[in-house]
Amino acid sequence: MQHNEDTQTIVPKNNFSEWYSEILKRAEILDVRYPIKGVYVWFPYGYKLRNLVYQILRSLLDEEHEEVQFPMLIPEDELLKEKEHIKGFEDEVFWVTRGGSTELEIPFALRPTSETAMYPVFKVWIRSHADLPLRVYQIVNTFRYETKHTRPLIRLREITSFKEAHTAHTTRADAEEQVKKAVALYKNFFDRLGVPYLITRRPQWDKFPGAAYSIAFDTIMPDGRTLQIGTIHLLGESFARTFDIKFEDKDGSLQYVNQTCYGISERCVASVIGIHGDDHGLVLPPTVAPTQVVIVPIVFSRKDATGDDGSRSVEAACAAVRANLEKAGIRVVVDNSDERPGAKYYHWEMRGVPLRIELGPRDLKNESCILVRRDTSAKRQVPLNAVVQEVQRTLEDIQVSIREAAHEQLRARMYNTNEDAAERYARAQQGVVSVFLCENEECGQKLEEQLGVSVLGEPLVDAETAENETSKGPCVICAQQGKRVYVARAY
RNA sequence: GGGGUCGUAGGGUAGCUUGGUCUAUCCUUCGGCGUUCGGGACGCCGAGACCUGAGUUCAAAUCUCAGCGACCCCA
Repeated sequence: MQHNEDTQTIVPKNNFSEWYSEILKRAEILDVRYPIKGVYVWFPYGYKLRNLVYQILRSLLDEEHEEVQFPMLIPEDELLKEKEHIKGFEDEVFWVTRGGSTELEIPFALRPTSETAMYPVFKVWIRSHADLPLRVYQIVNTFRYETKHTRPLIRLREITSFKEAHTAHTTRADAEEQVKKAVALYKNFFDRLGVPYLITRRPQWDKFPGAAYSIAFDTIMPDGRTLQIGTIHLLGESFARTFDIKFEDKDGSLQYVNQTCYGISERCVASVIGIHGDDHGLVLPPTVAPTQVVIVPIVFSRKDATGDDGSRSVEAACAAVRANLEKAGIRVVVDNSDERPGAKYYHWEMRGVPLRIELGPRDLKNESCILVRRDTSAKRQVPLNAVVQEVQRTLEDIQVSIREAAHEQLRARMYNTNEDAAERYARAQQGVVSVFLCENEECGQKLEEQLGVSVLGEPLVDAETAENETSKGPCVICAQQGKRVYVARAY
């Protein structure tokens, strides 16, 4: 499936918007040619990447959660039960109103998220305190009728890979404890992707509809706009009351459960692509690279005096290296296609393969090969008998160094400026600005309008960003006592 | 929510203003054959397109309307 790749040079990454859509196509992540707005097709390579990313997420969740799958169709009356919740979604719900040519008596919604699909069943599942805590998750597609600009992996009508976890607990304290665990889990997840993040508590006027409060993970894309890549909500008892989810406590009394839910979508794949990529294409962390090592044989058809062209022994050496790497659990391919070596280099660089091995007659004579890093382009000669350990070590190095580079980029886009409004505005176009803001929604909205930004919220104390988080100061709008919040142009 | 631009092979484009000569341009891609191969090879042969529908007209890629889709700007 090479028809998406051509030999033209690509748009540089500082033109991020164009770079992004070009990379999705040329690295064969997503095919945008499906004839419905906002829904896309995963290419095989993109889907492999997606699966590796979600494998990590799954393995983290499986420690304490059980995977389930609920239906995609939600009856209208269930969806409408939670008033606050539906208010947040009503304009974006897709409806199934007919079966064949028959109008349905009760229309079905395509899930925009699954609270209202799951919680009526939670009511049946949960009887006693012994059934708690309940922790389940599913990875499914969800639907939202987006009317604004849709964007592949970022703003979709069909979210294909929504990981949503839902938990129920006996007490609010337990639920809050679960929120903390979820934060730790998400940190772990994004750390493994090398994606840096800011963790904030969303303003009350921007929390998940129906939640007591919402915590969000945002990263900063190369154009300075933030991308929300994970959310965690404390639901408290609101849904439990609506859906009548009760348990019998140890003392025999009936109590409402306390709930949380937290989600991650394929935006996490978008963040990996956007954050690590460069002017040559993708740069994938070894943890999720579908191909971690590509071996490019250098063969000549020129024959030497004995009539041997050397290509046999090169091919044999490549196959041996591949076998050894595979034995060590490394995802490796040998590119035996008819392209010339240079064309192969560009091809695999576009796809973000972390490490390339070049092996030709010259190397064979030295019983060595050349290792080339995707992230730094650094070349190194290594003896063939040390290839496996060198590859393993280098992959680990790459993992660490692209993560560090990404963190540096994020820090460089953080601005702390309570000073003059003009500077604040200028900074808000470049990244995340930290300001004081009171909790009044009007002030928040005024600030958003002035700067053309969204208020992300109050930063959670965290090693990354702990320096100035405790401070309070006068709201930049009304001058009354305010807290530090992050604001930025958001996707 | 409001405004604008646009839709021609798998991708990118020329042609549209002034309808006919379009059997539709060029680059790339794809298939075949040969020569090549340490950073995007070359030759020869071949393949592939006017978004959908309605209308105007003797005649529509070109004009009109609608739908679908893409992009940009403002709120």
